[in-house]
Amino acid sequence: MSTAEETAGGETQPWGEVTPDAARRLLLAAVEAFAERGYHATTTRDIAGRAGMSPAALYIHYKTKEELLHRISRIGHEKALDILRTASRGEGTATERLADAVSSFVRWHARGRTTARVVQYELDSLGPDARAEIVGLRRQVDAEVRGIIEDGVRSGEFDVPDVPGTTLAVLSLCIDVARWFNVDGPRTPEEVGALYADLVLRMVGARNAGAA
Amino acid sequence: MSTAEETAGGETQPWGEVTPDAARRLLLAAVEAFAERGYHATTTRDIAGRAGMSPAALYIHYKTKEELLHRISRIGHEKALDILRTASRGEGTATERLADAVSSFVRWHARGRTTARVVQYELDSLGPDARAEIVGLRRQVDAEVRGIIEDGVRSGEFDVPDVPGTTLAVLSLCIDVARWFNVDGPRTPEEVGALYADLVLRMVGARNAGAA
DNA sequence: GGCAAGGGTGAGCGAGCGCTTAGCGTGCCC
DNA sequence: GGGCACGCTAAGCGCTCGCTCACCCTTGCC
Repeated sequence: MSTAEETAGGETQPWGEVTPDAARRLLLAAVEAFAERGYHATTTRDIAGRAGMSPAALYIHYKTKEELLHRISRIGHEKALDILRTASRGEGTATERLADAVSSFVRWHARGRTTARVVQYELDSLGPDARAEIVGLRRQVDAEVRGIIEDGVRSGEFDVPDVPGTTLAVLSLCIDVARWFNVDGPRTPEEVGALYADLVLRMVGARNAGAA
Repeated sequence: MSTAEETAGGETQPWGEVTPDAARRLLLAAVEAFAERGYHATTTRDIAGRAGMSPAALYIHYKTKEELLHRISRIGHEKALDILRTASRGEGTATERLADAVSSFVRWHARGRTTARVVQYELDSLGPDARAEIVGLRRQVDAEVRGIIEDGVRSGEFDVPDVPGTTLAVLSLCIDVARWFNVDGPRTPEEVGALYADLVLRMVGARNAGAA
Protein backbone atom coordinates (compact mmCIF):
# COMPACT_ATOMS: atom_id res chain seq x y z
CA MET A 1 0.00 0.00 0.00
CA SER A 2 2.36 2.72 1.22
CA THR A 3 5.63 3.07 3.01
CA ALA A 4 5.44 2.62 6.73
CA GLU A 5 6.93 6.01 7.55
CA GLU A 6 3.96 7.30 9.51
CA THR A 7 2.64 5.32 12.44
CA ALA A 8 -0.52 5.91 14.42
CA GLY A 9 1.38 7.62 17.20
CA GLY A 10 3.10 10.02 14.85
CA GLU A 11 6.61 8.93 15.71
CA THR A 12 9.48 10.75 14.06
CA GLN A 13 9.79 8.36 11.07
CA PRO A 14 11.72 5.72 12.94
CA TRP A 15 13.46 2.58 11.74
CA GLY A 16 14.76 4.40 8.69
CA GLU A 17 18.04 2.55 8.99
CA VAL A 18 16.48 -0.90 8.64
CA THR A 19 17.33 -1.54 5.06
CA PRO A 20 15.36 -4.22 3.21
CA ASP A 21 11.86 -2.79 3.03
CA ALA A 22 10.26 -6.09 3.96
CA ALA A 23 12.52 -6.36 7.00
CA ARG A 24 11.44 -2.91 8.15
CA ARG A 25 7.77 -3.76 7.73
CA LEU A 26 8.27 -6.89 9.79
CA LEU A 27 10.11 -4.95 12.50
CA LEU A 28 7.36 -2.36 12.66
CA ALA A 29 4.73 -5.07 12.89
CA ALA A 30 6.70 -6.73 15.68
CA VAL A 31 6.93 -3.46 17.63
CA GLU A 32 3.16 -3.02 17.48
CA ALA A 33 2.45 -6.60 18.43
CA PHE A 34 5.02 -6.74 21.27
CA ALA A 35 3.73 -3.45 22.69
CA GLU A 36 0.10 -4.60 22.58
CA ARG A 37 0.39 -8.11 23.89
CA GLY A 38 3.94 -8.57 25.14
CA TYR A 39 6.74 -10.59 23.59
CA HIS A 40 5.72 -14.03 24.80
CA ALA A 41 2.05 -13.58 23.91
CA THR A 42 2.89 -12.51 20.36
CA THR A 43 3.07 -15.21 17.72
CA THR A 44 5.23 -15.17 14.62
CA ARG A 45 2.03 -15.68 12.64
CA ASP A 46 0.65 -12.45 14.10
CA ILE A 47 3.77 -10.47 13.22
CA ALA A 48 3.88 -11.81 9.68
CA GLY A 49 0.15 -11.22 9.27
CA ARG A 50 0.45 -7.55 10.32
CA ALA A 51 3.22 -7.12 7.76
CA GLY A 52 1.05 -8.73 5.08
CA MET A 53 3.25 -11.77 4.69
CA SER A 54 3.20 -15.48 5.36
CA PRO A 55 4.71 -16.80 8.60
CA ALA A 56 7.67 -18.26 6.75
CA ALA A 57 8.71 -14.86 5.34
CA LEU A 58 9.84 -13.76 8.78
CA TYR A 59 12.68 -16.26 8.76
CA ILE A 60 14.16 -14.92 5.54
CA HIS A 61 15.08 -11.67 7.30
CA TYR A 62 15.45 -12.76 10.92
CA LYS A 63 16.89 -15.92 12.37
CA THR A 64 14.49 -16.15 15.29
CA LYS A 65 11.67 -14.23 16.93
CA GLU A 66 14.12 -13.17 19.63
CA GLU A 67 16.36 -11.51 17.05
CA LEU A 68 13.47 -9.21 16.22
CA LEU A 69 13.18 -8.16 19.86
CA HIS A 70 16.94 -7.73 20.13
CA ARG A 71 17.08 -5.47 17.08
CA ILE A 72 14.14 -3.38 18.32
CA SER A 73 15.65 -3.08 21.76
CA ARG A 74 19.09 -2.04 20.54
CA ILE A 75 17.84 0.54 18.06
CA GLY A 76 15.43 1.94 20.65
CA HIS A 77 18.05 2.22 23.36
CA GLU A 78 20.47 3.89 20.96
CA LYS A 79 17.81 6.41 20.04
CA ALA A 80 17.03 7.10 23.71
CA LEU A 81 20.71 7.50 24.49
CA ASP A 82 21.09 9.84 21.53
CA ILE A 83 18.28 12.05 22.83
CA LEU A 84 19.83 12.30 26.28
CA ARG A 85 23.32 12.92 24.93
CA THR A 86 22.09 15.76 22.73
CA ALA A 87 20.45 17.45 25.71
CA SER A 88 23.32 16.70 28.08
CA ARG A 89 26.06 18.04 25.82
CA GLY A 90 24.19 21.11 24.68
CA GLU A 91 24.97 24.59 25.89
CA GLY A 92 23.30 26.21 28.86
CA THR A 93 23.18 25.79 32.60
CA ALA A 94 22.69 22.44 34.25
CA THR A 95 19.14 23.54 35.03
CA GLU A 96 18.41 24.18 31.37
CA ARG A 97 20.08 20.99 30.22
CA LEU A 98 18.28 18.84 32.79
CA ALA A 99 14.92 20.36 31.83
CA ASP A 100 15.73 19.78 28.17
CA ALA A 101 16.82 16.19 28.77
CA VAL A 102 13.74 15.29 30.79
CA SER A 103 11.22 16.97 28.50
CA SER A 104 12.65 15.44 25.32
CA PHE A 105 13.10 12.03 26.93
CA VAL A 106 9.50 12.10 28.16
CA ARG A 107 8.24 13.27 24.76
CA TRP A 108 9.98 10.32 23.15
CA HIS A 109 8.36 7.89 25.57
CA ALA A 110 4.92 9.44 25.08
CA ARG A 111 5.02 9.85 21.31
CA GLY A 112 6.56 6.48 20.62
CA ARG A 113 4.74 4.70 23.38
CA THR A 114 4.62 1.43 21.43
CA THR A 115 8.35 1.42 20.83
CA ALA A 116 9.19 2.65 24.31
CA ARG A 117 7.05 -0.03 25.89
CA VAL A 118 8.95 -2.76 24.13
CA VAL A 119 12.29 -1.12 24.86
CA GLN A 120 11.64 -0.57 28.56
CA TYR A 121 9.54 -3.58 29.55
CA GLU A 122 10.59 -6.53 27.41
CA LEU A 123 14.24 -6.56 28.47
CA ASP A 124 13.81 -9.74 30.49
CA SER A 125 12.55 -11.62 27.44
CA LEU A 126 15.99 -11.40 25.84
CA GLY A 127 18.58 -14.12 26.23
CA PRO A 128 21.64 -13.57 28.43
CA ASP A 129 23.98 -12.27 25.72
CA ALA A 130 21.52 -9.83 24.21
CA ARG A 131 20.43 -8.66 27.63
CA ALA A 132 24.01 -7.98 28.68
CA GLU A 133 24.49 -5.76 25.64
CA ILE A 134 21.32 -3.79 26.38
CA VAL A 135 22.19 -3.45 30.05
CA GLY A 136 25.41 -1.77 28.95
CA LEU A 137 23.44 0.80 26.98
CA ARG A 138 21.21 1.42 29.98
CA ARG A 139 24.23 2.15 32.14
CA GLN A 140 25.24 4.81 29.63
CA VAL A 141 21.75 6.30 29.85
CA ASP A 142 22.06 6.48 33.61
CA ALA A 143 25.53 8.03 33.42
CA GLU A 144 24.29 10.76 31.08
CA VAL A 145 21.57 11.93 33.48
CA ARG A 146 23.80 11.58 36.52
CA GLY A 147 26.36 13.76 34.77
CA ILE A 148 23.93 16.64 34.40
CA ILE A 149 22.84 16.41 38.03
CA GLU A 150 26.47 16.33 39.21
CA ASP A 151 27.17 19.43 37.11
CA GLY A 152 24.27 21.19 38.79
CA VAL A 153 25.44 20.21 42.25
CA ARG A 154 28.99 21.41 41.49
CA SER A 155 27.77 24.75 40.17
CA GLY A 156 25.50 25.21 43.17
CA GLU A 157 22.33 25.20 41.05
CA PHE A 158 20.99 21.99 42.59
CA ASP A 159 20.60 20.76 46.14
CA VAL A 160 20.72 16.95 45.93
CA PRO A 161 21.71 14.89 48.99
CA ASP A 162 21.63 11.54 47.15
CA VAL A 163 22.81 11.89 43.55
CA PRO A 164 22.60 8.24 42.46
CA GLY A 165 19.20 7.79 44.09
CA THR A 166 17.82 10.96 42.57
CA THR A 167 19.18 9.98 39.15
CA LEU A 168 17.40 6.69 39.47
CA ALA A 169 14.17 8.40 40.44
CA VAL A 170 14.35 10.87 37.54
CA LEU A 171 14.88 8.11 35.00
CA SER A 172 12.24 5.97 36.66
CA LEU A 173 9.72 8.78 36.40
CA CYS A 174 10.42 9.26 32.68
CA ILE A 175 10.44 5.58 31.81
CA ASP A 176 7.13 4.89 33.51
CA VAL A 177 5.48 7.29 31.07
CA ALA A 178 5.55 4.43 28.57
CA ARG A 179 3.34 2.40 30.90
CA TRP A 180 0.50 4.86 31.51
CA PHE A 181 0.55 7.32 28.62
CA ASN A 182 -2.53 7.14 26.43
CA VAL A 183 -2.54 8.68 22.97
CA ASP A 184 -6.27 9.33 23.27
CA GLY A 185 -5.89 10.77 26.77
CA PRO A 186 -6.18 14.40 27.81
CA ARG A 187 -2.48 15.26 27.69
CA THR A 188 -0.18 15.77 24.72
CA PRO A 189 3.40 14.50 24.86
CA GLU A 190 4.56 18.13 24.94
CA GLU A 191 2.42 18.92 27.98
CA VAL A 192 3.65 15.88 29.87
CA GLY A 193 7.24 16.73 28.94
CA ALA A 194 6.88 20.27 30.28
CA LEU A 195 5.14 19.11 33.47
CA TYR A 196 7.77 16.48 34.15
CA ALA A 197 10.66 18.86 33.49
CA ASP A 198 9.21 21.18 36.13
CA LEU A 199 8.68 18.34 38.61
CA VAL A 200 12.25 17.13 38.13
CA LEU A 201 13.67 20.61 38.65
CA ARG A 202 11.76 20.71 41.93
CA MET A 203 13.19 17.30 42.85
CA VAL A 204 16.76 18.55 42.45
CA GLY A 205 16.04 21.81 44.24
CA ALA A 206 16.68 24.08 41.26
CA ARG A 207 15.84 27.67 42.07
CA ASN A 208 13.61 28.51 39.13
CA ALA A 209 11.46 25.43 39.56
CA GLY A 210 7.77 26.18 39.41
CA ALA A 211 8.20 29.07 37.00
CA ALA A 212 5.61 28.57 34.28
CA MET B 1 6.98 -29.06 54.60
CA SER B 2 6.02 -25.80 56.30
CA THR B 3 3.54 -23.02 55.98
CA ALA B 4 4.39 -20.46 53.33
CA GLU B 5 4.27 -17.51 55.67
CA GLU B 6 7.76 -16.25 55.03
CA THR B 7 8.93 -15.52 51.48
CA ALA B 8 12.43 -14.69 50.30
CA GLY B 9 11.60 -11.00 50.14
CA GLY B 10 10.39 -10.93 53.70
CA GLU B 11 6.91 -9.72 52.90
CA THR B 12 4.54 -9.06 55.77
CA GLN B 13 3.10 -12.61 55.81
CA PRO B 14 0.79 -12.09 52.85
CA TRP B 15 -1.97 -14.23 51.37
CA GLY B 16 -3.06 -15.21 54.85
CA GLU B 17 -6.67 -14.98 53.75
CA VAL B 18 -6.32 -17.64 51.04
CA THR B 19 -7.84 -20.49 52.94
CA PRO B 20 -7.12 -24.01 51.65
CA ASP B 21 -3.42 -24.43 52.28
CA ALA B 22 -2.82 -26.03 48.88
CA ALA B 23 -4.56 -23.11 47.19
CA ARG B 24 -2.29 -20.65 48.98
CA ARG B 25 0.82 -22.58 48.00
CA LEU B 26 -0.31 -22.54 44.38
CA LEU B 27 -1.03 -18.81 44.54
CA LEU B 28 2.40 -18.10 46.01
CA ALA B 29 4.03 -20.22 43.34
CA ALA B 30 2.09 -18.36 40.67
CA VAL B 31 3.19 -14.98 42.05
CA GLU B 32 6.84 -16.02 41.88
CA ALA B 33 6.54 -17.46 38.40
CA PHE B 34 4.52 -14.54 36.98
CA ALA B 35 6.98 -12.04 38.46
CA GLU B 36 10.00 -13.87 37.06
CA ARG B 37 8.82 -14.69 33.58
CA GLY B 38 5.55 -12.88 33.02
CA TYR B 39 2.05 -14.31 32.86
CA HIS B 40 2.12 -15.57 29.29
CA ALA B 41 5.53 -17.15 29.58
CA THR B 42 4.55 -19.05 32.71
CA THR B 43 3.12 -22.53 32.27
CA THR B 44 0.64 -24.25 34.54
CA ARG B 45 3.17 -27.06 34.83
CA ASP B 46 5.71 -24.58 36.21
CA ILE B 47 3.28 -23.21 38.80
CA ALA B 48 2.22 -26.66 39.94
CA GLY B 49 5.85 -27.81 40.05
CA ARG B 50 6.90 -24.91 42.29
CA ALA B 51 4.04 -25.80 44.63
CA GLY B 52 5.14 -29.43 44.67
CA MET B 53 2.08 -30.70 42.89
CA SER B 54 1.05 -32.22 39.61
CA PRO B 55 -0.30 -29.94 36.86
CA ALA B 56 -3.83 -31.23 37.33
CA ALA B 57 -3.93 -30.18 40.99
CA LEU B 58 -4.13 -26.56 39.93
CA TYR B 59 -7.57 -27.04 38.44
CA ILE B 60 -9.04 -28.35 41.68
CA HIS B 61 -8.58 -24.94 43.28
CA TYR B 62 -8.74 -22.61 40.29
CA LYS B 63 -10.87 -22.77 37.19
CA THR B 64 -8.22 -21.38 34.84
CA LYS B 65 -4.73 -19.95 34.88
CA GLU B 66 -6.28 -16.51 34.45
CA GLU B 67 -8.25 -16.90 37.65
CA LEU B 68 -4.95 -17.19 39.50
CA LEU B 69 -3.79 -13.89 38.05
CA HIS B 70 -7.13 -12.28 38.82
CA ARG B 71 -7.02 -13.37 42.46
CA ILE B 72 -3.42 -12.18 42.86
CA SER B 73 -4.22 -8.87 41.25
CA ARG B 74 -7.30 -8.18 43.34
CA ILE B 75 -5.71 -9.11 46.64
CA GLY B 76 -2.62 -7.08 45.77
CA HIS B 77 -4.57 -3.99 44.78
CA GLU B 78 -6.70 -4.21 47.91
CA LYS B 79 -3.56 -4.36 50.02
CA ALA B 80 -2.05 -1.39 48.20
CA LEU B 81 -5.25 0.58 48.61
CA ASP B 82 -5.35 -0.31 52.28
CA ILE B 83 -1.82 1.01 52.78
CA LEU B 84 -2.66 4.32 51.12
CA ARG B 85 -5.96 4.68 52.97
CA THR B 86 -4.27 4.14 56.33
CA ALA B 87 -1.74 6.87 55.57
CA SER B 88 -4.30 9.19 54.01
CA ARG B 89 -6.81 9.02 56.83
CA GLY B 90 -4.31 9.21 59.63
CA GLU B 91 -3.77 12.29 61.72
CA GLY B 92 -1.24 14.98 60.94
CA THR B 93 -0.67 17.64 58.34
CA ALA B 94 -0.98 16.94 54.63
CA THR B 95 2.81 17.03 54.45
CA GLU B 96 3.13 14.32 57.06
CA ARG B 97 0.40 12.20 55.54
CA LEU B 98 1.83 12.46 52.02
CA ALA B 99 5.29 11.50 53.26
CA ASP B 100 3.79 8.60 55.17
CA ALA B 101 1.75 7.44 52.17
CA VAL B 102 4.69 7.58 49.77
CA SER B 103 7.20 5.92 52.06
CA SER B 104 4.89 3.06 53.03
CA PHE B 105 3.67 2.59 49.44
CA VAL B 106 7.26 2.47 48.22
CA ARG B 107 8.27 0.07 50.98
CA TRP B 108 5.47 -2.25 49.93
CA HIS B 109 6.63 -2.18 46.31
CA ALA B 110 10.25 -2.79 47.29
CA ARG B 111 9.69 -5.47 49.92
CA GLY B 112 7.09 -7.38 47.94
CA ARG B 113 8.69 -6.77 44.59
CA THR B 114 7.48 -10.09 43.18
CA THR B 115 3.88 -9.42 44.14
CA ALA B 116 4.02 -5.77 43.12
CA ARG B 117 5.43 -6.68 39.73
CA VAL B 118 2.52 -8.93 38.98
CA VAL B 119 0.02 -6.45 40.34
CA GLN B 120 1.38 -3.48 38.42
CA TYR B 121 2.56 -4.98 35.16
CA GLU B 122 0.31 -7.91 34.31
CA LEU B 123 -2.95 -5.98 34.21
CA ASP B 124 -3.23 -6.28 30.44
CA SER B 125 -3.10 -10.06 30.64
CA LEU B 126 -6.51 -10.13 32.34
CA GLY B 127 -9.72 -10.53 30.39
CA PRO B 128 -12.08 -7.55 29.95
CA ASP B 129 -14.28 -8.21 33.00
CA ALA B 130 -11.46 -8.84 35.42
CA ARG B 131 -9.53 -5.88 34.08
CA ALA B 132 -12.51 -3.58 34.54
CA GLU B 133 -12.73 -4.57 38.19
CA ILE B 134 -9.03 -3.91 38.77
CA VAL B 135 -9.17 -0.59 36.94
CA GLY B 136 -11.84 0.46 39.42
CA LEU B 137 -9.50 -0.29 42.31
CA ARG B 138 -6.75 1.69 40.63
CA ARG B 139 -9.03 4.70 40.36
CA GLN B 140 -9.54 4.52 44.12
CA VAL B 141 -5.76 4.41 44.59
CA ASP B 142 -5.42 7.54 42.48
CA ALA B 143 -8.22 9.29 44.36
CA GLU B 144 -6.58 8.59 47.69
CA VAL B 145 -3.29 10.25 46.73
CA ARG B 146 -5.01 13.12 44.96
CA GLY B 147 -7.02 13.73 48.12
CA ILE B 148 -3.91 14.26 50.22
CA ILE B 149 -2.41 16.62 47.65
CA GLU B 150 -5.64 18.62 47.44
CA ASP B 151 -5.66 18.90 51.23
CA GLY B 152 -2.14 20.27 51.14
CA VAL B 153 -3.00 22.80 48.46
CA ARG B 154 -6.07 23.94 50.41
CA SER B 155 -4.12 24.36 53.61
CA GLY B 156 -1.37 26.24 51.79
CA GLU B 157 1.27 23.62 52.57
CA PHE B 158 1.76 22.66 48.93
CA ASP B 159 2.32 24.62 45.75
CA VAL B 160 1.00 22.41 42.94
CA PRO B 161 -0.10 23.98 39.63
CA ASP B 162 -1.34 20.69 38.13
CA VAL B 163 -2.89 18.45 40.79
CA PRO B 164 -4.02 15.54 38.55
CA GLY B 165 -0.71 15.52 36.69
CA THR B 166 1.34 15.63 39.87
CA THR B 167 -0.78 12.86 41.40
CA LEU B 168 -0.08 10.76 38.35
CA ALA B 169 3.64 11.45 38.59
CA VAL B 170 3.79 10.59 42.30
CA LEU B 171 2.04 7.27 41.78
CA SER B 172 4.10 6.58 38.70
CA LEU B 173 7.31 7.12 40.66
CA CYS B 174 6.21 4.72 43.39
CA ILE B 175 4.92 2.03 41.05
CA ASP B 176 8.07 1.97 38.96
CA VAL B 177 9.99 0.86 42.06
CA ALA B 178 8.63 -2.62 41.36
CA ARG B 179 10.45 -2.58 38.00
CA TRP B 180 13.95 -1.66 39.12
CA PHE B 181 14.22 -2.55 42.80
CA ASN B 182 16.70 -5.32 43.51
CA VAL B 183 16.66 -7.18 46.81
CA ASP B 184 20.41 -7.74 46.54
CA GLY B 185 21.04 -4.11 45.60
CA PRO B 186 22.61 -1.40 47.74
CA ARG B 187 19.40 0.11 49.09
CA THR B 188 16.94 -1.20 51.64
CA PRO B 189 13.20 -0.69 51.12
CA GLU B 190 13.25 1.71 54.07
CA GLU B 191 15.98 3.85 52.50
CA VAL B 192 14.17 4.05 49.18
CA GLY B 193 10.92 4.89 50.96
CA ALA B 194 12.57 7.76 52.86
CA LEU B 195 14.34 9.08 49.75
CA TYR B 196 11.16 8.98 47.70
CA ALA B 197 9.08 10.65 50.40
CA ASP B 198 11.57 13.53 50.38
CA LEU B 199 11.56 13.75 46.58
CA VAL B 200 7.77 13.82 46.48
CA LEU B 201 7.59 16.56 49.12
CA ARG B 202 9.94 18.56 46.90
CA MET B 203 7.67 17.88 43.90
CA VAL B 204 4.66 19.36 45.68
CA GLY B 205 6.62 22.31 47.01
CA ALA B 206 6.26 21.41 50.68
CA ARG B 207 8.28 23.74 52.86
CA ASN B 208 10.18 21.25 54.96
CA ALA B 209 11.29 19.22 51.97
CA GLY B 210 14.96 18.36 52.07
CA ALA B 211 15.04 18.21 55.85
CA ALA B 212 16.85 15.00 56.69
C1' DG C 1 15.76 -16.51 -24.34
C1' DG C 2 18.26 -19.12 -20.71
C1' DC C 3 19.25 -19.09 -16.15
C1' DA C 4 21.00 -18.15 -11.58
C1' DA C 5 19.71 -15.65 -7.35
C1' DG C 6 16.92 -14.34 -4.00
C1' DG C 7 12.34 -13.00 -1.81
C1' DG C 8 8.24 -15.27 -1.10
C1' DT C 9 4.55 -19.22 -0.16
C1' DG C 10 1.85 -23.66 1.52
C1' DA C 11 2.19 -27.34 4.10
C1' DG C 12 3.66 -29.40 7.95
C1' DC C 13 7.15 -31.06 11.71
C1' DG C 14 8.06 -31.92 16.72
C1' DA C 15 7.18 -29.91 20.90
C1' DG C 16 4.78 -27.89 24.45
C1' DC C 17 0.61 -25.55 25.74
C1' DG C 18 -4.02 -25.22 28.84
C1' DC C 19 -7.00 -28.17 30.40
C1' DT C 20 -9.81 -32.85 31.15
C1' DT C 21 -10.79 -37.36 32.72
C1' DA C 22 -10.54 -41.84 34.99
C1' DG C 23 -9.00 -43.63 38.89
C1' DC C 24 -6.38 -43.93 43.43
C1' DG C 25 -5.38 -43.15 48.37
C1' DT C 26 -6.78 -41.25 52.69
C1' DG C 27 -9.58 -39.60 56.56
C1' DC C 28 -14.20 -38.91 58.56
C1' DC C 29 -18.99 -40.22 59.81
C1' DC C 30 -22.08 -43.68 61.18
C1' DG D 1 -15.46 -51.24 59.38
C1' DG D 2 -18.00 -49.95 55.15
C1' DG D 3 -19.08 -46.04 52.24
C1' DC D 4 -17.93 -41.96 50.46
C1' DA D 5 -16.44 -37.29 49.72
C1' DC D 6 -12.28 -35.09 48.68
C1' DG D 7 -7.51 -33.98 47.26
C1' DC D 8 -4.58 -35.48 44.15
C1' DT D 9 -2.14 -37.99 40.15
C1' DA D 10 -1.01 -40.25 35.46
C1' DA D 11 -2.15 -40.04 31.10
C1' DG D 12 -3.48 -37.76 27.37
C1' DC D 13 -6.72 -34.70 24.31
C1' DG D 14 -6.97 -31.02 20.92
C1' DC D 15 -4.59 -27.20 19.67
C1' DT D 16 -1.15 -23.80 18.62
C1' DC D 17 3.47 -22.65 18.94
C1' DG D 18 8.34 -21.50 16.65
C1' DC D 19 10.41 -22.92 12.92
C1' DT D 20 11.66 -25.74 8.40
C1' DC D 21 11.45 -27.34 3.77
C1' DA D 22 10.38 -28.07 -0.98
C1' DC D 23 8.96 -25.36 -4.38
C1' DC D 24 7.44 -21.03 -7.11
C1' DC D 25 7.54 -16.56 -8.97
C1' DT D 26 10.00 -12.29 -10.38
C1' DT D 27 14.21 -9.77 -11.65
C1' DG D 28 18.49 -8.80 -14.01
C1' DC D 29 22.56 -10.30 -16.61
C1' DC D 30 24.52 -12.48 -20.77
